[in-house]
Amino acid sequence: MAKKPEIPHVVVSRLPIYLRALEHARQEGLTCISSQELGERLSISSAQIRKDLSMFGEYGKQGRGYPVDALIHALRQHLHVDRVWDVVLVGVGDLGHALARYKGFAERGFRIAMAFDKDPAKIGTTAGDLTVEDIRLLARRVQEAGIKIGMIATPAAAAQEVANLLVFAGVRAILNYAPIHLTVPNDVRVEYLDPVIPLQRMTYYL
Amino acid sequence: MAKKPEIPHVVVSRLPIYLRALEHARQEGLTCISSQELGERLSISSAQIRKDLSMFGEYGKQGRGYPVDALIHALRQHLHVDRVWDVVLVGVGDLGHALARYKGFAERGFRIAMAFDKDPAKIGTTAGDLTVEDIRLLARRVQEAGIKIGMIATPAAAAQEVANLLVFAGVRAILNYAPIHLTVPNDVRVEYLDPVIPLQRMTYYL
DNA sequence: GCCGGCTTGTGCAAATTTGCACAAGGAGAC
DNA sequence: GTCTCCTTGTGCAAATTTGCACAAGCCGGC
Ligand SMILES: NC(=O)c1ccc[n+]([C@@H]2O[C@H](COP(=O)([O-])OP(=O)(O)OC[C@H]3O[C@@H](n4cnc5c(N)ncnc54)[C@H](O)[C@@H]3O)[C@@H](O)[C@H]2O)c1
Ligand SMILES: NC(=O)c1ccc[n+]([C@@H]2O[C@H](COP(=O)([O-])OP(=O)(O)OC[C@H]3O[C@@H](n4cnc5c(N)ncnc54)[C@H](O)[C@@H]3O)[C@@H](O)[C@H]2O)c1
Repeated sequence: MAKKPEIPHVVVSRLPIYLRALEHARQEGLTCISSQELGERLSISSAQIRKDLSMFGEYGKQGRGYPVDALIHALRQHLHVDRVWDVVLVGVGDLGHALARYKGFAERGFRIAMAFDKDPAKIGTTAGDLTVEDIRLLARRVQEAGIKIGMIATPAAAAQEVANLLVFAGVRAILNYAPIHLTVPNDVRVEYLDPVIPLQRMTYYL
Repeated sequence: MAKKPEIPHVVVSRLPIYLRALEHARQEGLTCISSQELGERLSISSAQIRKDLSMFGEYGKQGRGYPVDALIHALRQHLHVDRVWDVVLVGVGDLGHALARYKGFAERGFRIAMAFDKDPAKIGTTAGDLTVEDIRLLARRVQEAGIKIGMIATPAAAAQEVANLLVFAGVRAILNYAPIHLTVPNDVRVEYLDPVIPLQRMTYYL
């Protein structure tokens, strides 16, 4: 039931990275991988990986390592990506277009099911294999479809308003590309993808 | 001289977020802001903010808070974004195009100065106000221009190869959009922007 | 069947990170 | 000038996170 107290968020935040690396390893034909091998590929200590994985069960075989297929399957289950999540995209400008056409979501558990924009010139046009819809229809459409995940690719000035709308429509997780912090209820999660933030983190060391 | 031992990376990693929030506050006309006010805007404790900022000097005025302009200026200096950094973009597909046209870099210290691709059909075309160049010219051009920051927007299969090339050309910081971990020398920094990672972090809680 | 070589899972200690709580001090009212 | 209000900067304690080191155990070889 209560998951957060059991598994610290730092651990959860590393799981998708393990999963991605394991899927690469599988593509290379590996059937079994040790925590050391995985650690070297990810620049993470092997102890860290073992401890993280052990919080979910004992998947490893002593002497061999972790069976790749089984571990991928288990991680997908724990991350709840052993299914496909519908996602609603808001803002179909340059970035929104690229996202709508991006093939990388489908393989990894996500499908952009709807796209909305405010601009009448955009509404009705196509992006990827979607037709851009009027933002005013968002609440009803998202509610009816039961969509729980939203992606914001509007200008920063509109992002909070869009976030409010998404929350109202029942969205519980938001991926925000706009360079602004969002204020949302406690039971809604937000992740940020402003490319300038990591750039500035790196220039500190240059 | 030695900065890493002095300022922990967790602290550095929050500075760009403070900076972004302060710039928003300035746009709203604020000239002074308390750690509490800033903390509420960012969902960070005020003590955290005070402690972080105090590592760089005493910018606050007791009873008032922090002068917005001066703090912005100071943070920019510490992050080394009190200047404009040239960036090299590799891979001008859907995402690369959006990045090349993105106006949000210039205001915050970055300028995409060159763009390269491998595809002959792309070379010579324009993206934003850049002309796409042949990847084979990258090493020389980047070296001559002294560019230290690279952005990778190629498919994952090409990313490591591109990273090697960038490092060879003198790049010391890489922003990687491809969904794959890169192996680079110790003195080169990499940050990752795979949108599926934060999505999977959120579905854990859904 | 037994041995040697690896690798897991984990108790414990070290290191890092966060948060509390308060003395010190600036600003404005009067 | 003095009093009150508010906020900073920080010592210290709590909580979290990482890493070490090793007993336990699986596997393949002989
Ligand atoms: N372009 C990039 O490469 C890039 C990279 C990182 C982050 N971003 C951020 O992503 C966001 C979008 O960037 P972009 O370059 O695509 O901008 P854009 O101007 O090309 O597109 C923004 C879109 O949002 C729509 N929009 C505006 N207000 C809206 C509202 N209230 N409801 C619904 N739709 C609305 C606009 O009609 C437009 O189609 C910005 O916040 C930007 O800072 C962009
Ligand atoms: N499109 C998106 O919204 C999006 C979002 C997040 C991440 N990504 C990631 O960003 C990367 C690019 O995505 P995209 O949708 O733009 O793909 P794309 O296929 O449209 O573009 C990739 C570009 O890279 C070029 N390229 C290939 N190999 C190269 C090499 N060795 N050197 C130089 N250029 C090379 C190709 O010619 C092409 O122009 C992918 O790794 C993708 O997973 C894309």
